[in-house]
Amino acid sequence: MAYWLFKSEPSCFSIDDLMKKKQQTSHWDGVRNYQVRNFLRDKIKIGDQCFFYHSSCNPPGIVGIAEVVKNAYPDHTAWDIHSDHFDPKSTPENPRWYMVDIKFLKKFPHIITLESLRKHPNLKNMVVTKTGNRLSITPVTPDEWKTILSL
DNA sequence: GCCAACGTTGGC
DNA sequence: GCCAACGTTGGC
Repeated sequence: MAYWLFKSEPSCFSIDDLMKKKQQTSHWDGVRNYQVRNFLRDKIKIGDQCFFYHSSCNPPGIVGIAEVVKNAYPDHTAWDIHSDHFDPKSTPENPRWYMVDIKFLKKFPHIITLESLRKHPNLKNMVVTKTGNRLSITPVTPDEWKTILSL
């Protein structure tokens, strides 16, 4: 089992939105970055756990945990001309983008802020704490996972 | 709203 | 295949 961090702007899709979904499960659509697409398609599997991270808000940070409940399948929003994420180069015959389904597991009583992640010596190398990191999904090591749960 | 970082595009 | 221009992300 692997660990991940999933970023979302709460004004767009927050952990509360995930909680309110039917079965507290949602697909994770709209990824249009090849590195993240490869994570989704090749690495992220049923049973993996994910920190749910709120970005572009005040303060940014980790707000809870979700679990992968469905392996990668084509992101159909890419071939929906009305979608914000429409990509004419992706087709049902030859899908370019993928998504997984995640299910809500828990919401933390308090947000674990980006600032507090940066302060912790064990998290110095964590991808999300590095400036300029723009991947919406990043891998989390077991050590980082354990450290963050202890905060 | 600003701007640094960085991915993508396209001309050559 | 290089690289400048451009667009987007995301912290502040």
